[in-house]
Amino acid sequence: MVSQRGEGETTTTPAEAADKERARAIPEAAVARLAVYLRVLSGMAESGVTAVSSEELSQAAGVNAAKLRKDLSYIGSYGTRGVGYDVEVLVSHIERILGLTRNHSVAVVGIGNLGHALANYGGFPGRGFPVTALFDVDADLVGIPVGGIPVNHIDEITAICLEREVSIGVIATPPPAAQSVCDRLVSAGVQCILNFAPVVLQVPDNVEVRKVDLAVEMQILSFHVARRADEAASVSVGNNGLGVDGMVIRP
Amino acid sequence: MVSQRGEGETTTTPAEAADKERARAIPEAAVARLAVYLRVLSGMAESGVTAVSSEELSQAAGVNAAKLRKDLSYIGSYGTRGVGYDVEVLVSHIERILGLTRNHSVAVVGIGNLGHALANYGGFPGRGFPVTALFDVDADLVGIPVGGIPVNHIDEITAICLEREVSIGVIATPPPAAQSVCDRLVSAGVQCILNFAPVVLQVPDNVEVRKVDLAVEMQILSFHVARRADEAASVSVGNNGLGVDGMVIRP
DNA sequence: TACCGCTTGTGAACGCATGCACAAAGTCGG
DNA sequence: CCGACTTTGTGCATGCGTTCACAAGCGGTA
Repeated sequence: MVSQRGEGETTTTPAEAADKERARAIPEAAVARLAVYLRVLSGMAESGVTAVSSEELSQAAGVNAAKLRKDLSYIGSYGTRGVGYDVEVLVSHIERILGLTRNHSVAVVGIGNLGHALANYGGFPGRGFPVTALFDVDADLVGIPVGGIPVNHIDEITAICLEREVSIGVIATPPPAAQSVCDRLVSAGVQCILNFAPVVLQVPDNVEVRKVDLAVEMQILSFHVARRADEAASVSVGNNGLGVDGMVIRP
Repeated sequence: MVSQRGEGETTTTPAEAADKERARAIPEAAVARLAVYLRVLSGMAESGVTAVSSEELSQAAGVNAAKLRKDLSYIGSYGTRGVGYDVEVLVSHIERILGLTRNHSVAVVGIGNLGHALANYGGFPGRGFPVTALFDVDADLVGIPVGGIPVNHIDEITAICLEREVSIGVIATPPPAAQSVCDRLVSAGVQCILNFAPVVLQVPDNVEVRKVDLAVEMQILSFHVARRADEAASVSVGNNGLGVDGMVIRP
């Protein structure tokens, strides 16, 4: 593996510099899995487990062992052949790669049912994501503390986000408000947005959006239900097609 | 395109039979996007739009036009060259492919903050997902209606799910309870599960699980924040590396 | 009717991700 | 000290998904 840039690596430790070089090359899919490994590993650490093999860890994380090793190889070689991985070491390296050594302050916009749930989502498991601001349009909510943090009016987004250095904005508003809220967050310098509103947000290139869409998840499941019912139907009814349409098949 | 099975296609309409054949071949990723297209199209239909081109629709859905056309081609050729797509036609075909013509009754387990939010998530946009049962371990909650549906005790899962023909189970419990709840749902014949608990669920092959993991989403965002900060650092500080570690760069 | 311009549908090329299989590298027992 | 055993790290092949580019097809127009 050849490092293509020789600059900017003198005052940081070699390990950190190497991490940063690698971070660029980690596939999107692998990043998501690393987060899962991290959680599993944290659980193991709490249970007093100090070492783990790729086989054990992969099973606990629900993935293929080879894939796990490849994922870990993206962040460096921190295992010991013939033995496995040191849990603590792995945890700290994954945390560093995922940027969890910084503190990412989070703002939640839209304090409805979901917003409440998010605000109370106790410090986000695996810590590092303090919710530091809540916003809503409803003047009646302003000032009321939710999960220990007082709600601010939505017009204060820019000022407060800048002041509290919010790096992640969570949108939990009704769909019609989402784009406007998003625009305000962006103009407040927020570069990462987690969107729960069922809307496709338009953002500048330098802003990262991830969306969690309950309706879409349900519909994907629905698709699989349908596909299964169809398969069951073609198998169980042979060549007459009875019961194929609109009827739930329970074998 | 050659149909490989000649059986079971006589009593359903040709269009439906063709749909079912195709359903097997639709890539997972495309299914997720079809759900998005469906929402956008539904919105257009309500606004009185009757026709749409791949270019317009793709922009509204936030994807590449070519990808959109390919996705639509998986469900058949329902566009008109030189004109575009009929909104109504597209809506009904996507609904059929996604299995939204059946009614999927949903059970939510774990009526905490998130469970409340889900139970109140009014009929799930794009309808077709009636929440018909709520469960919790807490005896104090039993009988209290949430979102119009009374909460049942968790021990009743099997009986009630079978009775109400629940096809999708939503797990919104604390992590330690998730696997046990999952097992109960499975034994009640539920084949599709949407899991909000940060736990890797073990299920038999015939059960489909999708997970929504807030911590993972946040950590993926965190990764991107970190990567960006690093890039900004290497660009802005040249070859001395100052400000690279732990410091947030705001250009 | 014949032509023109527009948009779809798709074959083909590319790139990313997954899984396999094995060499490299370490530990442990004798 | 050596050999056997275990487990990592990774080159390579395979498959899936995305993107490009263009022929095919349709409506409108003269």
